[in-house]
Amino acid sequence: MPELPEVETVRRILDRVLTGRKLAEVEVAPDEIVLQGVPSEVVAAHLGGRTVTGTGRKGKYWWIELDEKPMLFGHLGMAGWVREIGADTIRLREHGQAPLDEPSGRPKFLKLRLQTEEGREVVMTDGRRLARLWLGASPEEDPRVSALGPDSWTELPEADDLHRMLVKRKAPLKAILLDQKVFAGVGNWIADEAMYHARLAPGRLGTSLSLSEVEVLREKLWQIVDLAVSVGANSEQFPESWMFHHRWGGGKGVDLIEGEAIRRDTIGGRTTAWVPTRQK
DNA sequence: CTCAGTGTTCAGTG
DNA sequence: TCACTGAACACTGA
Repeated sequence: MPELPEVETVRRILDRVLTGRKLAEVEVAPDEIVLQGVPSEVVAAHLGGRTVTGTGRKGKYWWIELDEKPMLFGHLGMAGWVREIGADTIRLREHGQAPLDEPSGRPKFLKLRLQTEEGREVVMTDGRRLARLWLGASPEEDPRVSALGPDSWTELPEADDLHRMLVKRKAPLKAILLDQKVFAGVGNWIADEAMYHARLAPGRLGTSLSLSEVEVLREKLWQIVDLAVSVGANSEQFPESWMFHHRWGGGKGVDLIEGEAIRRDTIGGRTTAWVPTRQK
């Protein structure tokens, strides 16, 4: 699920539970794909007993700083998630009940489990193995994080700078919005949402965009991300007017938004939901 | 059984 | 070298 708002929500969970705390118990799944060949024991041994000194995020990447280098970096891929296992969950588990996905009460697809001295616990899961976990020195020195463009929530460039960047690109707007070197953190649904509210067709080439169009796009994009962050990426609280609620359609003739037909095309290699009568 | 999927990377092309 | 496209990755769930 993770795009920028979901990853920011994850970072806040990690920060709330872990920052200032010592990691008393650490479990790292022996998943050579998620860990990119690094032995899980190596990661677990480094994390165990460390104190978390802070958390960070850029685009869809997050990290946990420790009292001793290196720090832990993560990316949730398409299906990864992080959540706190609350005291209620632990109590249920102790009583032999299963509050989580599996009969054992243990989360399915668990990749990482961190428990503080106080007994608070967070888990990361990923059923598709497109998530990544790795140790690195710092965001600045990390090749993946340092390759990102400005974060689309905290560092979104001013409209004139953005316009200068976009008009150099001959690709469809959809593809540019998904380019993490330009809009770090934007993913498939946010890109479509922003274009829908900015009334721009996803196939518009970057070279064709006027300054005023970019101003509107920038404003809509930021508002969408900011609201999604503020509701904790809880999609049930996204406004009714958002494409989000319609983009995957009911399949039962429900592919209308405010009376207009939603079209689905593959643009920039991804399924793109848009409304030709409203987006030009 | 087939196919799409809220992401990234890499090979191939122009 | 740059910009861009499409497939691969690995697996679930509809």
